[in-house]
Amino acid sequence: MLSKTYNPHEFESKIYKEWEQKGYFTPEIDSKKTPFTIVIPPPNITGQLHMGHALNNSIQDAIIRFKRMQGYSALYLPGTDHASIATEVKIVEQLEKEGLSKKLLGRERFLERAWEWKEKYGGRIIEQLKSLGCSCDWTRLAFTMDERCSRAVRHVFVKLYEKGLIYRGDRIINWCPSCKTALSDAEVDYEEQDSYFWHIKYPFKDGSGYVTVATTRPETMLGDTAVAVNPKDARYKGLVGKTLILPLMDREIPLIADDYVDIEFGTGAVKITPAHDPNDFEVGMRHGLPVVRVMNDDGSMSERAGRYASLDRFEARKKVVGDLKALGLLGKMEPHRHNVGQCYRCESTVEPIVSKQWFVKMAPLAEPAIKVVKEGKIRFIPKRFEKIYFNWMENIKDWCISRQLWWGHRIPAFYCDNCGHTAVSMEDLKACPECGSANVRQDENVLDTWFSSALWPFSTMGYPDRTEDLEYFHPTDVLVTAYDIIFFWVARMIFSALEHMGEIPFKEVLITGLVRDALGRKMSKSLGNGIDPMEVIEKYGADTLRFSLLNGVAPGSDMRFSQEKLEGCRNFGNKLWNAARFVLINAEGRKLSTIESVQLNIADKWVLTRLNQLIKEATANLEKYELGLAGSKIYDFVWSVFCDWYIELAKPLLYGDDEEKRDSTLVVLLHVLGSVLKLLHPFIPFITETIWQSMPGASGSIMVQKFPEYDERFVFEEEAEQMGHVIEAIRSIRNLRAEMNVPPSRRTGITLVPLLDGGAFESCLVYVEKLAFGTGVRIAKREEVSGNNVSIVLPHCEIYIAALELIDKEKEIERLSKELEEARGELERAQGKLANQGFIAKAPAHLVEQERQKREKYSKLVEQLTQKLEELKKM
RNA sequence: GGGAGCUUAGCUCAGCUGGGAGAGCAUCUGCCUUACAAGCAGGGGGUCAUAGGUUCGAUCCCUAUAGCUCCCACCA
Repeated sequence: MLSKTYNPHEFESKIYKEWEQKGYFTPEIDSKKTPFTIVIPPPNITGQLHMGHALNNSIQDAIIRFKRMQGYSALYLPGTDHASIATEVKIVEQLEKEGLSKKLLGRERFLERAWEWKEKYGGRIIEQLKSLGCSCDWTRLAFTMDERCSRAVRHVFVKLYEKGLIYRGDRIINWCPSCKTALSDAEVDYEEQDSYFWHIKYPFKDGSGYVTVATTRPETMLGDTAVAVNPKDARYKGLVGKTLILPLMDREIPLIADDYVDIEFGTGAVKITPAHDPNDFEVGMRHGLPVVRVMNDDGSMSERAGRYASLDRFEARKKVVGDLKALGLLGKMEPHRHNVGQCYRCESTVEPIVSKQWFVKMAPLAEPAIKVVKEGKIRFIPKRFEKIYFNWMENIKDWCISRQLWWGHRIPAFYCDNCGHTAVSMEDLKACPECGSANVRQDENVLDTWFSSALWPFSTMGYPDRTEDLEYFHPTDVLVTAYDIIFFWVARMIFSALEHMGEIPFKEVLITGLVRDALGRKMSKSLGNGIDPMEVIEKYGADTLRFSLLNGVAPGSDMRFSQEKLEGCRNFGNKLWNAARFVLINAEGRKLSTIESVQLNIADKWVLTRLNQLIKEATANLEKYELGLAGSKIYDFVWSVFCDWYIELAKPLLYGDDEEKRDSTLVVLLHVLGSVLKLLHPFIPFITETIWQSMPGASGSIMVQKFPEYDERFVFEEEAEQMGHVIEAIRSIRNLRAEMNVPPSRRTGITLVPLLDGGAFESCLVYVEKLAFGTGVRIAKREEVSGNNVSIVLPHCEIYIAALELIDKEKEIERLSKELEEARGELERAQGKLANQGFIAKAPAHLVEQERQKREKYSKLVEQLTQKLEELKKM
């Protein structure tokens, strides 16, 4: 039997272990079943579970549990990501604390440390996913750097290289001087910063004056190899081709003309620094300018920067500006707000720097990736994210994939120091395939961590081998991820799967929003406003956390997370727990028949009808991944329909002495409870499992039960409607009593005068008595009602409540007049609509019919109320 | 510069293809009614941002405007 209060800690971890031991998470490869696959977005091994993970994984788990119960062979494939740069940064920090460094340690020992780290911390997030309840198949647990994934990575690299889609070359890349590695464009965040536009005068060699340029990065002038103006710019007519002296460096540089320069902007003259600006690099290529790199990898100035060498870049900036000023070559300093690129890992300002790196040629890969989304083979939910995807894919530049790091997949390129040959190979090379020299060395760099993530859906299933898993579970069904990694990951998985697998990696992409704090701010370490999901689990349990993230939340939009929300969800768990306890206490020790064989009363038929409506709607929502809608519908049913009404309706029968009625009521209670548990299981797996196992006759885990299906045998439209009328009557009596301040302890005589078929009311007297605090509730004809009564007029029933004291006649008249007025309003509304020819002609027939019925109903009501008022006034 | 989203009750947000605006929290009133005070019953509270348009009918579709948020680009 369930304990008296809902305490998730009593059962959550125990239940999880049971599931795992029984092997429920591992799907069968069964040709008779339809597979359904979700691959987890692999969390970083450095990471701890944060709210974003909690949200994503709750959604994935809810979907996979739903599908599993529906009979799919459902695979939720878990794994972790080595997170090359993020992990390396952490290990370097750790080393620093010990007075060590990468250099001191060397590559091999550093990698040992990294693997140690992985062993130590990589499992932490797995445990956290387990406490969240994720039903991942841990027998298939993958890691981006395990043997299987690494082989896929190497295979893909070799394949793309051989196809000419991977190349190595000198390009401007984003350089992080703190992480000391190249970054891809996607790895740079831009932040607006206040700075200046420094105007600098570049004198002509012949002493005939100056050209003034403007820059936001004055220190890069040390690497200038030209100044450019627009060929159409009249101001510089005749000057193009002349020689300038680069201040501070005293180098001669040409004044050139290039269309790239905007006449309108700044002074119309641009300093050209091919080594440190992507646009300048292009200009330099066009004009054959030398490339002078004046900055080192660590952000200090290089030897090419002359006397500024070895100064930090920001120091150098100050000094350059100061020196120019001293020389009288500094013009105005305009305050200027502009975007500065930052490393997405360490937030240092990145530098565009020319560097030899490996790239993936994107154009040929992007094209089919655009096509599959355009053709609807992959659908984004919500759809608007497709635009973001297209925008990125259509403007994509080549992807810089080499990183000057050690932790990651080392690039399988081998250079021969003897003949200069470059070989890319599946096997490590000991000799040059060209000249046979043993003087070969492997490229020092590793691959962008996203290069391996891009292969995740199929590398985890054994690609390049044609494994059983791949055949059965790929393509996966739905990918669930936040919108901020569409570029990093989703896009890259799409083109990778198309290229290597020849098929899409998933059919749908469900985009989630971000979890924000109660004030709507992004949760971040620096703000310290993050809510730790593990703390929430400790305090409220995993079910509460899950439900707070799933219930009522719309896909793609951010949500605010608050304590209040948690409490509300915890209360729901408590409500469910207690409702179950009520049912189970009453059912204890009884032999019960089945739902098919009992005599159903009107209340039973009502609740079963409502249940089936719910099943239909919630299932439809879940099929469309509208978890938020499904959740709140079920919530509503459990609380308002099942608890507030059906359980209350059941009480008089449970406590009565008709055995048969008691049993049938219990059967229905158990049936509805069981159905509701199954409907809720994808959302709140632990509590539903715990209750399920306490149910009489429950066999096995709720995980392996069939998800409820709409069952026509238990839909009774007519009775449900009639019961609705009874409920309406009870409500209005309670309402009236409350208005008149009659406490529940004061029971009153109630006479019902049904206006149409009274059958339903007759069988419901016991409900009215119990729920409307009546005594001697009876059915009568209107003529038979006498005495001092307050009356309620409803479309289907008149109700007379014996007054306990003298009625205030004036007040009563006022109340009825108000009701009459309302009824008249409704009547007019319906009449108005029906008088509208356009409505009659064009509105769907059932709506017209609906208005007709309304007109009928309210004209009757008006009649009755008028009559009632007249009677009252005569008294 | 380009694009997207949001604006609905005091607060946080739902609202499926147009057919009478919903929830939770908060608030007010009355209740310890033998599952639950983490509760029960009842109430109040909204010109669905503004202005036009389409339609028999608009919170929903179209156009414009305002405010807020985000993404992309990166004119030195």
